[in-house]
Formats: sequence, structure tokens, C-alpha cells
Amino acid sequence: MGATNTTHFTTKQNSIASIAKALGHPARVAILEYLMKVDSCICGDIVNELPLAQATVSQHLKELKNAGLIKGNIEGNAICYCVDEKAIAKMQKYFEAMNLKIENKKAKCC
Amino acid sequence: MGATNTTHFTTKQNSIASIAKALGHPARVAILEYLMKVDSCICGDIVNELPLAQATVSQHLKELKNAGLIKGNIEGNAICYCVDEKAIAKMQKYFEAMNLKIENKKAKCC
DNA sequence: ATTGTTTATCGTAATATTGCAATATAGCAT
DNA sequence: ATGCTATATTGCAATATTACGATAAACAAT
Repeated sequence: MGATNTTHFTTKQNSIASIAKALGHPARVAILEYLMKVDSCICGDIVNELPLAQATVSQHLKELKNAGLIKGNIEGNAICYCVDEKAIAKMQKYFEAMNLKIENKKAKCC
Repeated sequence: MGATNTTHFTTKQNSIASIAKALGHPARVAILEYLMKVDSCICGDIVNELPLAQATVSQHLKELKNAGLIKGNIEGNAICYCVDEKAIAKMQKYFEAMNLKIENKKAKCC
């Protein structure tokens, strides 16, 4: 096969997996971090920052956008991409809750 | 191509991407959540919990283990898998820091 | 109108992932 | 020793991802 079977999992599980998957490539992590570093941003900068061809970077940006991790506005010739706070906040809350559960755990097996 | 080019990114970027990638499948998110729910765990339970064949679940467990998200001890006949707190803590800190940076951000473009 | 700049899309090749049946392995129980 | 149970591995087919060159689209500037 090769196609992920999403139908049997909860909406939240699929949503977390979808965001995580988008972050599952170092180039996309690097893009996100670069967008955080500069306050406003144009893709041309990103291409220069990364060891990848323009077409590849564009493709990565598209995936980040599809996953809701970034949002972009057309600004004349260029496009302004920004981190989408909502997705980051969602992941932050998810791992925070998980972390809390682990700390409150008494039983240990491993 | 198809092979991810890790050499040009930082160790941390590769590390975050690697953990995120492992979580980039709803079945693996579901496995992690199930391991959180029960305190101690055996893989047989996991197979029954998921809509996937035993071989597929075993493969997903292997990936989670490779990414450092879970750890497992052999216990006689079965294997006891647990969430590895270190990986969760790492992700939690990563997103927390990112979230803080976003909150302190003044400039907005999108 | 032509040129240059920036970003997206298409086509394609290489590689990775997903999923499962079949089989192997390892320990437990009889 | 034989069978039973739990997990891993192998082999394979279907699909997805990664990467890039070539090209297109959209706009700005001359």
C-alpha cells in the first residue's frame, strides 16, 4: 500500500499527526525557525538560507502552509510568509498536557 | 531523489524533525496516547486497540522506538513499551519556547 | 513591449513509507 | 518435545515524499 489510513483515528489524532508530519523534515524546521527569527519575511530570503533549490523550497513552503503552520500574504511581487500561531499553540498545549501526565505518573515499568 | 538531505541542517533541527516525523502518522499518535493512558503496557493490547495488522503495528512501534519516543523492556513472553519522557520533554520545551517568541513579537505582517 | 525578479507548477527520477501475508523467533505451558 | 502465544522480520505491492531542472505566471521597472 503506502496510503495512510486516517479514517480509523480521531480528528485530533489526525490533526496532530498532520502538523507533526509537516515538521518531520529538517528543511521545514529550518524554515519555521527562520520565519521566527526575522519578523517579516519573503520567500527569496528563505531560498538563500537553505541548501535547496528554489523549486524544492517552494514545495516545502506549500506543505507547511497546507498543514497550517504558516500563512502567506501576497505583497506585490513577493509573498510574505509568517508562522501561524494557532498551530504552534496547539502543539505546545499537546506536549504540555502529555508532559504533565507523565510527571503525575506513579507506575513505572521501563 | 527522495532522500532527505540532513547534512546541511543543525543537529537540533534534525533531531526535532526526526521526532516530529515519528509522530507524523495518526497510528503512532494513537499508540503514544494509548501508552499514556495505561500505566504499564504490552504490545498485544496495542494491536487490539488499532485497526491495523500485527505486522504493521510492530513496524510503527519500531519507528517510535528509533525516534526515541518510546522505550521497551522484554518481560518474559511479552514486551513492555513505555513513553520516553525525554523526547516528550524536548518537544514540549521546543514548542514552549516558540510560543513565547511569538507572544513577544510585535511586528506583524500576515 | 521587453527585461528582470520572484514564486509556483510540472514532469520526472530516486528513495521512503505504509500495509499486510507469510514466516521466523522466543518464551511459556503442557 | 509439542503446541501456544506474543512479537519481530521478510518480502512485496501500492503510494508518498524528496529533489531538481524546466517552464510558467505575475508583477515591477525600464
